[in-house]
Amino acid sequence: MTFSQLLTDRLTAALKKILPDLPAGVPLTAGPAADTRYGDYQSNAAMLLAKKVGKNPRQLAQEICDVIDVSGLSAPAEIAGPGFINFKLTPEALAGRLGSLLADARLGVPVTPARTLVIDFSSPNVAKPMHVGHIRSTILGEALSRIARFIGHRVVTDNHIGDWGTQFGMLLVGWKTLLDREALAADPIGELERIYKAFNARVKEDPAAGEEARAELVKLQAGDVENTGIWQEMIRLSQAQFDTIYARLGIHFDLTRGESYYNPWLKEVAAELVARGIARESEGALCVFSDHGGPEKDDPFLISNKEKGWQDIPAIVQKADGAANYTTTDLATVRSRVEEFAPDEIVYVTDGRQQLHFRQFFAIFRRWHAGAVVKLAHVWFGSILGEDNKPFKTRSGETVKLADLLDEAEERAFALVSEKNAEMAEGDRREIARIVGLGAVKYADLLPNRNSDYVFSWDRMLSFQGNTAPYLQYSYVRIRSIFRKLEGVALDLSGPFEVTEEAEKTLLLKLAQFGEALPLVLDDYRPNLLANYLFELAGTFHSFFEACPVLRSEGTQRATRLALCELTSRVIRQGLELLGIETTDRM
RNA sequence: GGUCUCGUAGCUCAACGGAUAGAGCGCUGGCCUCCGAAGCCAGAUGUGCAGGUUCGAUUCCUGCCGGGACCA
Repeated sequence: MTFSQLLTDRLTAALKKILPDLPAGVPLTAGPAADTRYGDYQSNAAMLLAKKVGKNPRQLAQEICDVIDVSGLSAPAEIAGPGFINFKLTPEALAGRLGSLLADARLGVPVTPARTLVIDFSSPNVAKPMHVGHIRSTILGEALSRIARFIGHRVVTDNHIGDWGTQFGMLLVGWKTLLDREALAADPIGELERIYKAFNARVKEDPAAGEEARAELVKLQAGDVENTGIWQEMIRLSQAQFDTIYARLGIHFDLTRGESYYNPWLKEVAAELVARGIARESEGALCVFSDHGGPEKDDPFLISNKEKGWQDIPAIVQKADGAANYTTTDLATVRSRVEEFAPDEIVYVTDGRQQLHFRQFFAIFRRWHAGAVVKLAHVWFGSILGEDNKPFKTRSGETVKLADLLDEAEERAFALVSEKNAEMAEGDRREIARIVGLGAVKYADLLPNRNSDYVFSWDRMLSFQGNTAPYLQYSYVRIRSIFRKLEGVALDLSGPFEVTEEAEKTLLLKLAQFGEALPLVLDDYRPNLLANYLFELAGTFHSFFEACPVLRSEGTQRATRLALCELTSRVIRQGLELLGIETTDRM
């Protein structure tokens, strides 16, 4: 149990004594103090309750302080300011916590009731290179998946790749008429991209070529053996590319089900929507319109026009030519997932431009399966910008390929690592550069609030100063270095411990709060909260480390400090791992 | 035109409705005969504007101004 949970329990007991019938719906808790001048933990319960029970907040706080039992945890509770109740943990409670955290593989993170989550992220397209636009979804989705699993949830990660659609008509003609086999063997994705672009250019000049592409597409859709074979080959080549990138980034998917997986159900889904009166024919297409079930301004199927008032923006579920689209596929997908996994929640990690699509798609699903309890969450994120505040591109204006970006991260990290460790063997420097370079890219991506656009800066993310992956990795290295000096010495981390110095206490409090900080991440799908926690922990550790000699101390003090170091290194390593970032013992 | 979103220090960004709004970069000064100075310590500026709800608002609500995205 975290200190928050322990103190909240004591608080609840005290409140029951004073107020036999507690008002419902008010979160009465104790949590880490926002401002540690007044105490280690605090509660604002008295201020939240005062008006409801007709008492003065400070007076109510005093009554709580008078009856609350904080034995074994805190010094007597005190009131301050407008009615805060402040708790100062006892040295014994803190020292005891140090021991229990060291014995806990979960590092103090409580197990929450398990839920089943399907997390849908990354979703690259077949026959195209993965580029910088895929990085946030991939890294954010992986971090959320790891954190959800660590907290105790069942997680199914699914890569909904773009393996179907009109582009395959052009790719098929390109494959049959423009393909360079040697180039394909050397760089499959580059060659697929080349034939696509070349054919696309031809279509612009010669409309007949477009017809040719449509004909090949129809054959593919009808199950033509040759075209299906080519299509499967393009998927296989693309998957090899994806696998390489994912292996490099440490990304794991339980499933890779492309859009094509859901093809058999698309007609049926559209027909069912019509039969249920949710979709109807409009200009040849099947569309879903507003059901006017709520306020117009919250309705994803309506838009206001100055002259004409509220206008429809229908969602199309079957185009006039009979083809399905993203919305249809998404509906078939969610139904399939609900039937197969019975998830409590499905999480879609995509960029913010798709918000309208997801609002419409979720609304259609609610009307289609009114009784479904599954929670649908669109976890969206902002754009990555260049130094000019415009979408991040190469100098020549091209989209930045993900593989190139990762190469550059490692190269830049290699130069920096070599600068600091001229004597180290090159192989070791390469391995450290890999860990530092990839860590820097991931951390820079996870650190900003996901709703924000952020400016991509090599210099900032690879800086060893400030809130960066290398800074956190360095903190870890520094701790491991202490334990290297103790090699061969039996390490006893069983205690007893004694927390006397202010810097020791501050560090221990921070460590104890890992279990409080981590669950907050999932409340709103914000790994940046974990990143910030780790940065604060590392800073607290460095301050402790400057103030408190470890190896030169003795007895219980030495044991306590070694235990603090060990626990800090475990939390940093675990925290970074949850963000998908590796650590190294030297750098 | 509508919806979403962002607007916080010179710059890049934080801040579950809480107390004196935090970091990093940059700038100034200090700390290696002492566990890795890739570190630590000290120092200055800030919530776009106008209202509202609240004991308390960067946070919630309304309107306006400005940037971006999506839709029309």
